[in-house]
Amino acid sequence: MIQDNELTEDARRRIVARVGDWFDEHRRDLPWRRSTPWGVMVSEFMLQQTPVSRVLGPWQEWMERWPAPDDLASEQAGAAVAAWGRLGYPRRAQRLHRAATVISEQHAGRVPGTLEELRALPGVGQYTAAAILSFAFGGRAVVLDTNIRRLLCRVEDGREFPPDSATASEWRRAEDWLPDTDERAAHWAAASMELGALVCTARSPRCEDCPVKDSCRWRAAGYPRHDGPPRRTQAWHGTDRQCRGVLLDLVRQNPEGVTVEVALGAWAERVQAERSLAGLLADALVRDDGGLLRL
DNA sequence: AATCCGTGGGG
DNA sequence: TCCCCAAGGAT
Repeated sequence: MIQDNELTEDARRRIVARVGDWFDEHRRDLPWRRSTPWGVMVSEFMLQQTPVSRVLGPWQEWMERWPAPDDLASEQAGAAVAAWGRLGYPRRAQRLHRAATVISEQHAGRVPGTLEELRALPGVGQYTAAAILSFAFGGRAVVLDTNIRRLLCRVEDGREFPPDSATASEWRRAEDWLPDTDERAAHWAAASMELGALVCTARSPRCEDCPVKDSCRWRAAGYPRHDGPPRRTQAWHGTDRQCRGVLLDLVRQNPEGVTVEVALGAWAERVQAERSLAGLLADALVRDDGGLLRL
């Protein structure tokens, strides 16, 4: 049980302090860290399952075009999906547009600053709500993303990888790591995530550069490889997701509209193409404008 | 709880 | 080449 192997409070405090010092020296100068709550929110949506390097460009464009929630809310959802480009998971653009609409109509155009209000926005889950509260408002919240999960798993549990999805036990444990004050909690959230992203990485971790290598149980145990059940990997080739991606990209690249027949011709398996297009239409990621498909 | 939802780069 | 995985969320 994790509970029996918990680090002492003192040990945790020491590690938190070292990670914080490391962060002060090595933090990346990411643009959304010098931005508004809205800028932070846009970045969090874009960063859901998408690497920082690919988000930088689109984020800049979004912030210039839609510097505040009201600006995005005044557009059609299709404009957001179009501007999403090839970031992937285009429904995130749709949810961000809906969230902007809610903010505009119910929060006077300002990103709300409580966990409950944030969590109620479309596309904002437990992680994103905590991240916005912490990064944008400097609040104290349990921020648990893939980087922090991996870091805590290694340092405290001595294992290479956490479970496929965050467990209640992980959330409880992460709370034990959270410093008491708003300021220190927010600093820890950003610092631990950064360490996970830059040093305690999934593959080829840079353990020699780690500020807490002497306290790491995974290192002490000799870096045992993941032993549990095989980690869940998603199929891709020939899936509906791949097909939807092809169809949506075709529509995205043809603002003048695409006929259904042309769209279906872009995918070899007719039945699958029909099913995928129906899904895109049902999701309102694509609309049928008098026989022409558009965003 | 398990599955679905895009895309591209690094090892 | 192929496989893994990247600041998750919704159903």
